[in-house]
Amino acid sequence: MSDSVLLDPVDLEILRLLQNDARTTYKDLAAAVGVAPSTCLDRVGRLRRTGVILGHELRVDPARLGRPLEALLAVQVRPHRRELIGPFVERVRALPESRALFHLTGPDDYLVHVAVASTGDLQRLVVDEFTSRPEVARVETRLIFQHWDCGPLLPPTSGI
Amino acid sequence: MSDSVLLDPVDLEILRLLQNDARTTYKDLAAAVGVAPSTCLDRVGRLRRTGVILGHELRVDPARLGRPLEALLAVQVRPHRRELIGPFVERVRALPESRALFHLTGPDDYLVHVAVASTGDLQRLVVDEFTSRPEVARVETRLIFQHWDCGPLLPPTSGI
DNA sequence: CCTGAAAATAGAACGGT
DNA sequence: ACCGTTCTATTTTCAGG
Repeated sequence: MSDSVLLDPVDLEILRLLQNDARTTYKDLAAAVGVAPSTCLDRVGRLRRTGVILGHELRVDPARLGRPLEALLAVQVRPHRRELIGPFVERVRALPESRALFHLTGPDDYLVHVAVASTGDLQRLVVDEFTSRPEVARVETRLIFQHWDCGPLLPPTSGI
Repeated sequence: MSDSVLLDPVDLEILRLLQNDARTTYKDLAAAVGVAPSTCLDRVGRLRRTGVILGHELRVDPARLGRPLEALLAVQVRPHRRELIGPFVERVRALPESRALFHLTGPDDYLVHVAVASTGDLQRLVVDEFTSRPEVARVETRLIFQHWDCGPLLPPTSGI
């Protein structure tokens, strides 16, 4: 179900270009890759159908939206049973401050990436939405000085 | 320079819709928001120029690309001086396994989000690219069971 | 901010290798 | 099975008001 998909060099180059700018037109893709635009359409369609491409996302600047402070919250939930963590995950995902949520191995069960307006808002968020909840055993707050996206993600063997 | 931008309800609704699906057409946006398509074009153009919209990103499935295992590496760098961490950041960003990189407060200086083919690859990555480096004092590896994106990011006061 | 026209593109159908 | 050509509906984009 989640098997790896076989990709030829044309697919890889298309994926590389689209990860740099997801709005690249099929015409431009075709010119860069060296095939016909309709072939690019077919290729991208297949990458979508096989689940390699999941969708198109808008990147926004949290600071320009009035959320200049970002943090990672390391959360330990108490009994860590399925009937408790399901609602916990959905509640955290629904918070307007949440950007991403990870379920991890290690001493901290969850890591929550949040964007807030100020340290006061961060304190309110941590206290009201996390530490005051019965299923939350511990929260550790780490401010984000800076974060970077990395280059396009490609198959492991493509660089050989 | 990174000041918050004033946004009216039309801007907010456009941002909300585009964060749900960045490929929504101006025509569909216009119908949903209640203005003309050309007005949507103007609005999105302004959101781009003012830096609220940073770009369009392609979401890919690392597992389908042959990288079914993801992890977060908590890295402590030794002297933490500017002439050491600059090259460190650029080297980590250039790794084909890297997805994102955070510079944090707290005991761990950096958090690296990576996607690899197997536990063997993860071990090779941690040993060869991190622990064997002179500037890296300590690496803690946490596997990612699951991760979620959260809802659209909007200004803090829009919900009042 | 809208109307309306022009240009570019997405997407489908078809045919060739 | 894959690729290219062609064609059309849709969308983007740019006037002008």
